[in-house]
Amino acid sequence: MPELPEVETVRRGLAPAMEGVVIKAADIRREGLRWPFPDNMAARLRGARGERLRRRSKYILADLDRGETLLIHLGMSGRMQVSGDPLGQFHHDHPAALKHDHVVLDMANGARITFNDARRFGAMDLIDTATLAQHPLIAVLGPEPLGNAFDGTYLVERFKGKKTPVKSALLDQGIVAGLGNIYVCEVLFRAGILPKKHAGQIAAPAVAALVPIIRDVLSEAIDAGGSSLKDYKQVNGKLGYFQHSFAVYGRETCPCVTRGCDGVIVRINQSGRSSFFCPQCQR
DNA sequence: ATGGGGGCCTGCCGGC
DNA sequence: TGCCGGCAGGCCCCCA
Repeated sequence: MPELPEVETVRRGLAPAMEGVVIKAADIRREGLRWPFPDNMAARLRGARGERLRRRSKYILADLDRGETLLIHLGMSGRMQVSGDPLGQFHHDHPAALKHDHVVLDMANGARITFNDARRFGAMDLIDTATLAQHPLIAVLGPEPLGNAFDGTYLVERFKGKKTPVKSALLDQGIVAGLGNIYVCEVLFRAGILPKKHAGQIAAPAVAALVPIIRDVLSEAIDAGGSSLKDYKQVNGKLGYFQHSFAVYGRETCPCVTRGCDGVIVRINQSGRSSFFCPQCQR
């Protein structure tokens, strides 16, 4: 579910509740999610102060002052909510606990941070901050799509000779980190490339042209607070609204938005995921 | 080697 | 109204 723009929106919303704030109490309500939680997670969080809140790909990384980093992944249905009164000036009841509230952090500034995840594909872990880059989950990641290391030369090199469909190549977190099903569909529409086209068959200039398109789509989605379909909300409960800007995702049978195009959006299945595209605009 | 499919979970929606 | 199949934004693992 949450792709880079959603995770970045959550990170931004979470920052005021965590950065420079001590975790007063951690309530861990189950053994784990996708993987078991680390040993003594509640005790290792209690009393720690949040420092910088970072994002790498779809991971939120909360550096703590004890040399550990809290890693958070939202999986498909994970949601972070911030409630309570961060200034501590008023009495402010927290909303009732919901089904699937798995981890609750009570912060010294009165904020309560709740991790809710119906499908439990999400994850939380505590990792040594100094060796974070070598952690197996992080070490395999390709460059950040909004960072300087991601450029046309790099992508052309990575696509060279690849027989895999461009859809799968862009979903490969080792090539570029943070894209998911929605944004790959939108990117390929803007690029005019069919999702089934082999990555290595695309001419170099067209591959290089994917870079600014990827940046634009992700930046626009971040500006819109992400895309809300079912589960995803911002930490304040508000919906993102980039879903109103989708050209193809979820728009099967709808007319193509391109001026003068009489195409209709179709859906196909590619290795278990839906791909949406306009057969007229995308070649 | 890589790509495709299954599995992990729960919830929701549409069709019968 | 109720049950059942299909589908969902991610990612790991196994098999060909």
